[in-house]
Amino acid sequence: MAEHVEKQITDSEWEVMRIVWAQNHVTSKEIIEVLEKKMSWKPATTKTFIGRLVKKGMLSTEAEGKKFIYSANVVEGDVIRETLHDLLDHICDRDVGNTIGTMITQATLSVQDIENLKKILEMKESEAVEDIPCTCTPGQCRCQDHSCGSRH
Amino acid sequence: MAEHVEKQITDSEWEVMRIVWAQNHVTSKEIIEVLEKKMSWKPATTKTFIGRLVKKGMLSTEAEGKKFIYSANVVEGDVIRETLHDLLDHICDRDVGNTIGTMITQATLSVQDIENLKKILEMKESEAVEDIPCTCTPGQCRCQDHSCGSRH
DNA sequence: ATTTTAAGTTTACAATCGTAAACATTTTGT
DNA sequence: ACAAAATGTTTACGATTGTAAACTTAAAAT
Repeated sequence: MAEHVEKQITDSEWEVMRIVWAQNHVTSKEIIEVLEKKMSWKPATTKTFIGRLVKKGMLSTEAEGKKFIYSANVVEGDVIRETLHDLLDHICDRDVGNTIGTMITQATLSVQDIENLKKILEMKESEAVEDIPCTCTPGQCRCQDHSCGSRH
Repeated sequence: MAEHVEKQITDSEWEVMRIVWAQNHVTSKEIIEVLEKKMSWKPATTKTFIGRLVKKGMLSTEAEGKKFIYSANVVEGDVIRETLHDLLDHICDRDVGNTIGTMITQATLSVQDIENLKKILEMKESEAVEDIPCTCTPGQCRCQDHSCGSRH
């Protein structure tokens, strides 16, 4: 579980994957229909993306009966995790907390969500560090030069 | 503040921007040096990215004295927000909470961070919804078909 | 003043991406 | 059995990205 997803997927490919993730087993027909409506893509365009995803190994095809059926080789959560990881690669470790804060501020959350997140934070408390070391390359972060404390 | 950043930046461009953000006023020389070390980029490569960023309007140049000095036209936070927004565009509104949970779980957080986040969550409580509506395009999310409750 | 050197601009080129038509092969309707 | 429709594969083409050399000025060193 939580396999490492090597391949990135593009925005357009993500549109296709969402359909496969939502349905588990889909025909190209279904994919084409949804995206024709949502994205105004010509059937040919969607076919291209499906083909590329198969080539990338993100989708498998099986000739179930006579038609081709597509299913996902990666789970949505892994792609999301990978994408988040890529973003965090671009910011200082010390700023991750703030970034999560931004995210929470902007999100619409349910009472349940908030409760869950609080619980997760509480669990996090046990492994909380006093001071997160900045591992940025010198020159790419202002943590290094002058003492910036934990305040950027 | 918090202007809308139209232009996306690529991974490589981000490397350049980090340096400008960290320093505010930099010469190409400094940028080139940092990235030669970190990315093993030839000076020419870095020059290309600087040029593209100027063209995109992300960097401004001013001939301070005699040399060119680069400074950023966008703040880091806006680019981060925009990137996060793009990611959230790809997932169901009802899953945002879970995604934030994933992020918290994987992050290294300081005691301070956790305290801050808790505070933000508390503030969020006032505007917390009982049930977040799924606004996904039909076929791209499993919320629609069968009643999935809030559990995906 | 003349040669180096540094800095910015142009050009290059393969890979990927968005967008789609054309083609080939099945499958299905009549 | 044959025409029509659907489905998958090839080809196309401009834009963006990663990577970098070449060229052109301007500045610095001798």
